[in-house]
Amino acid sequence: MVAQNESVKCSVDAILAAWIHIRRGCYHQTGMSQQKIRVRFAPSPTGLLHVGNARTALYNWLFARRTGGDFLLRIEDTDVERSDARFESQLYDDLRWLGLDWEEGPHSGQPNDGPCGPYRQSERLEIYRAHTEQLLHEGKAYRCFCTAEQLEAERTAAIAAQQPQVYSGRCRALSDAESARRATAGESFAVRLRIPDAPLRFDDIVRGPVEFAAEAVSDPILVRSGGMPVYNYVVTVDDALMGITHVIRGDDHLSNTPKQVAIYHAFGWPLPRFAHLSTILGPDRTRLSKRHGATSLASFREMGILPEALANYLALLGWGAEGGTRETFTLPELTQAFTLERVTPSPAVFDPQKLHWLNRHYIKQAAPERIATLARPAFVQTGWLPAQTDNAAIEAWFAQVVALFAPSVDQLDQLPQKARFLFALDAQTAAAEPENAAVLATEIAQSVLKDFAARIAALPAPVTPEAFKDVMNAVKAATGAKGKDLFHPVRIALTGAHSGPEFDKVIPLVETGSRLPLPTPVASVQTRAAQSLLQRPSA
RNA sequence: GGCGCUAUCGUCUAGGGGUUAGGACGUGAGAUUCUCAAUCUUAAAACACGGGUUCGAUUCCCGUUAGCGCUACCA
Repeated sequence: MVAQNESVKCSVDAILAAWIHIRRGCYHQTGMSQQKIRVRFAPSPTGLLHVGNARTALYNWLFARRTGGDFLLRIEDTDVERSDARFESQLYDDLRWLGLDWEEGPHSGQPNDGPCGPYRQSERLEIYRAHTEQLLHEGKAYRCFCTAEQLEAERTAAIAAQQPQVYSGRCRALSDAESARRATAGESFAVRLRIPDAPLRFDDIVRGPVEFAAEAVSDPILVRSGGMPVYNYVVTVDDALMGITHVIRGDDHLSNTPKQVAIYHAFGWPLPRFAHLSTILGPDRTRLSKRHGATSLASFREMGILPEALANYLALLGWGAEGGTRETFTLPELTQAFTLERVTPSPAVFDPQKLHWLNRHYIKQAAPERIATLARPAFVQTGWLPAQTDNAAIEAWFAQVVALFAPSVDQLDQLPQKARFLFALDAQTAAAEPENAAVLATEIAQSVLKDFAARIAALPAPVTPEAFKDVMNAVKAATGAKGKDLFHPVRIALTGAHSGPEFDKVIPLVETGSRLPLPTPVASVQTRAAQSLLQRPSA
């Protein structure tokens, strides 16, 4: 209220001063001659970055990189209640993790974070106020003294009459003198934009020409009676002042766009190009949300989804490469292939299975040491690996463990479960498992195990794959067992399951692991074989 | 209710006035393996519906239906 009254008394000088401030900071962008493409990602720090917004950020970034333009970050924190600095810094981490960087914005590394700063809306309030003064001064906007009750009544009447909800325009007709008198008298007011009676049009890059009737927009509120500017207003002012040439955002903003177009018109600013991206849906075809499970970048990272897999998947979700037969793209490849014209307008269902397929693809492509580093913390947490990484032998061994299991995993967080038998094989529990029990109950299985254990025990300490193979052949000859009858009991004895990776790979890992100073000792092949004899179902 | 957006296999998509409507994920079958995974081969699987325009429409236009969004002094 107080601030508002002060601003009303604000002189033209003050407006000019604000303009000079703005122009000094951003002259080269607001000039008409500039050609350089500038896009922005403008999230609210009210929660974790989710895949929908991440895709929007990615498409903006891709477009900027493809065209040699600038990618800017702007924090929309005018909702003080819901905004949290914690989410803001998390946001930077998430974007960097995905592989995105930005020329301007908080933490851009530039002095002042860039020439068009500040990049937090909460720090730009003075700029908005100067622009509101200009609009009021030029008669492009007017004070609205209507109360919430009056507006509510109009709205319910409109709904009852099955008419569009439009503002009656009561305060539109107020004379300047009357308006000024009531404002000076201390009556509270909002500021509304005066919309000309003409259709509002724009050409959307993904949807084509779009037109809204002026009455559908009504005279939108620019500034609340508390003096706080509304979202559609500040977004437009910021986009214009920051020289944004292409507004790429979610299509939930499509219906907001005519309001913003009207604001551009009021200021006489050139319209940017708009590109409205389709919604990402859950399997039930409703907007993807927490209800559908993990949707934040942070959760995907924790699950062990590789950033390049997520970026690739998100790129494919709502965009089709020319030709339509290629599925895997690295970020650099995407910046070559991406065009806004090929963005699809229809909503897309998020498919975790395809994400997993891409993740497996990139896990196999990745350097084994990188995967080991990513997977390591989970193994420390289970107590299977030491927290320190100073033992080179352990690290080399662990890299082999990861290399063996990683190709068969959708997400890296499934690795500990896959490798569990190395560290924690409980012979009793394994034998009790129904499928295993059925195998072990047979006579042939018992004789195989008995013979196997005896032969393994007689071997010199580190059992080599070759020695193991010899033992298996000997057991085969002695017991007459072959194929599954031979391998399944042995596999259960050694790994606790009748399926798993090849013995050639498992044996060396077990033997090497058993000689390493690990927090949880790895049982050797011989120990495992000996224990298997204790599993006999009926003694 | 009003306004707007959208509509090709289950899913993501390519295509486009005349095509055997292509690819990928997933699914089924086979090969391989002691087994699982991986891999390879292979199969099934789509133009929402109704009207136009046209020699011809899945493609262009209109409508219907369905889904979604906006309809706030939220962002």
